[in-house]
Amino acid sequence: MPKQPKSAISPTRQEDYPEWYQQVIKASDLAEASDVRGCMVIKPWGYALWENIQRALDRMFKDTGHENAYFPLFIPMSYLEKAAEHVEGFAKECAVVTHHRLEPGADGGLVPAGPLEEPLIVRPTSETIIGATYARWVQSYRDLPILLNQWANVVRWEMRTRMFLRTTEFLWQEGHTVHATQEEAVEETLRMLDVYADFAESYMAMPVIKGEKTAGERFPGAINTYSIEAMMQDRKGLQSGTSHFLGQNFARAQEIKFQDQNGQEVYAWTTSWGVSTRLIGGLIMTHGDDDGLILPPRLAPAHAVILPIYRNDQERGEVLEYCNRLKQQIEAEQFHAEPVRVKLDDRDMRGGEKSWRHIKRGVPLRLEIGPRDVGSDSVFLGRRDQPVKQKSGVPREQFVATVAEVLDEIQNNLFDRALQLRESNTCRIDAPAEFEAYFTPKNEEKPEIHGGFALCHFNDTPEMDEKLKKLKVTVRCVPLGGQDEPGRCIFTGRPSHRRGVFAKAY
RNA sequence: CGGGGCGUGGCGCAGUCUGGCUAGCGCACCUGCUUUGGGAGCAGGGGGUCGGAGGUUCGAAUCCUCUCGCCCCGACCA
Repeated sequence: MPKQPKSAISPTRQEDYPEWYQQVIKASDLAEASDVRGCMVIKPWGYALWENIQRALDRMFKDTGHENAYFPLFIPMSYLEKAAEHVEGFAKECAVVTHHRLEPGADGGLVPAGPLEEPLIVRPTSETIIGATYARWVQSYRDLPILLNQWANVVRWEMRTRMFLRTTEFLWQEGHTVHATQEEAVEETLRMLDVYADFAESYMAMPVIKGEKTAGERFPGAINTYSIEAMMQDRKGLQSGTSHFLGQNFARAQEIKFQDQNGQEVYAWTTSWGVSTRLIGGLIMTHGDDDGLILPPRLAPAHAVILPIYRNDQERGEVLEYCNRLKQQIEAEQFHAEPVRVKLDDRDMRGGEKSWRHIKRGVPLRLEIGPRDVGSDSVFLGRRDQPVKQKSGVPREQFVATVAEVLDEIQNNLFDRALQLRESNTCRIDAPAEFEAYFTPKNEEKPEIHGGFALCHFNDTPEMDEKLKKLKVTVRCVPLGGQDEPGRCIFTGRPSHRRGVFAKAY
């Protein structure tokens, strides 16, 4: 008898959600903590997932007219100073490079030497360095628009870190565009927000709300910040991508100007937008269950894993031959215009343990192949979106012919499940007392999973901020596309014409 | 930066209060045998000098001083 608990991950989501999250990352081989404060090692399985995210997004960026480029990791401090004059609320949590050499120290260690004349900042984001470059590139309206993206790492010296959700160093992409007119820049901002939402829903199977940030949540220096917001299984919100309309603020700070068709010198309009490895955190918390990770097929590094079962060398030969043939047949099938990705795991270890490993890693399909299946020319199929024990035999030919459909079915199931969670935990609230009750856990000591998304009328005032801070609730966004609706601010009673999404958030 | 906690084989821990037998245990790892449609059993084995420095002592993982690092709560979060 196995001595294992009923679920592969302990504690369960219900028992301790944050700890469950950590355990899933460990059990699924996505990443691990490193010796460097706040920095993680992304393991091959996690990185393959990131590569799939990159690939899909990159294609979407190219399809919307963008090109990739690469800008320096280091930013002269003066660039940030210049921006700080124009932009309030610039963060200071940065890694600062002050020396360029190491020398032997007195106690056998090394000491920094060769101080830099001007300190360099490890980029926390690249508006300033890219803007400085754009200032040189942009002379005429004929130089516009500039539509660039870069895949890069950035560093933000955050006080508290959580794997994937907030690490000191993280991987992301940042798009930076320059336009001749406000209309074009606004259009670009919203276009990329749409790209993010489409990616989140189509690839990640993670439903999101597109919306505009309130002033307090806005990117410093931006005129408008838009985001996509998702609900995790603990009913907290996760900002999963942002798109900023920067107006002419950065252009003014960095002298990005050009002569328009009338010969007038005018400032350009800029945007920036980004998503990061945080998406992986969102993926884990949207789909994962008490047995570990569940990967949406469109992003899974492996769609299926073949697990051969045999007792002796003769069986081994027969089973492996069948498995290899099966693998080739599956790989010949297409899933969303790409070959189906299948792995054959014939490592010499016990079947149960091996099978569980792939369950924890979230592989959508498990194909267990033993002599019996070889004999009946079938596969024994387990789906990650279904209970572990719910497995069944399927004729081989039928399986191969329908593998793409099954993957799509899983993809859609995951999305529907997530959407249902969000919908059943979203409500309109118009009474202050109800609002407070909604966001107050019954057990203050060890808060249970509670709350959700509350749609409320509001005025963006200090009174609200104070109230929200006490409850640890934030305005996630004001959803786009909704209709105006007269009402009264739940905090002040003043007239309001739109509802915002309120939630606890990561 | 405030409050709390912790650093002992790869991981998780016991031992520390009340210094003293070769520093233990579980998991993982290696070997062998038996098992094999499900996270195996038995036997054997490798690996640590107890975060670091200094001190007290016949003797320190255990006591004292200093120091480094990490975790949790708060502040912070481009």
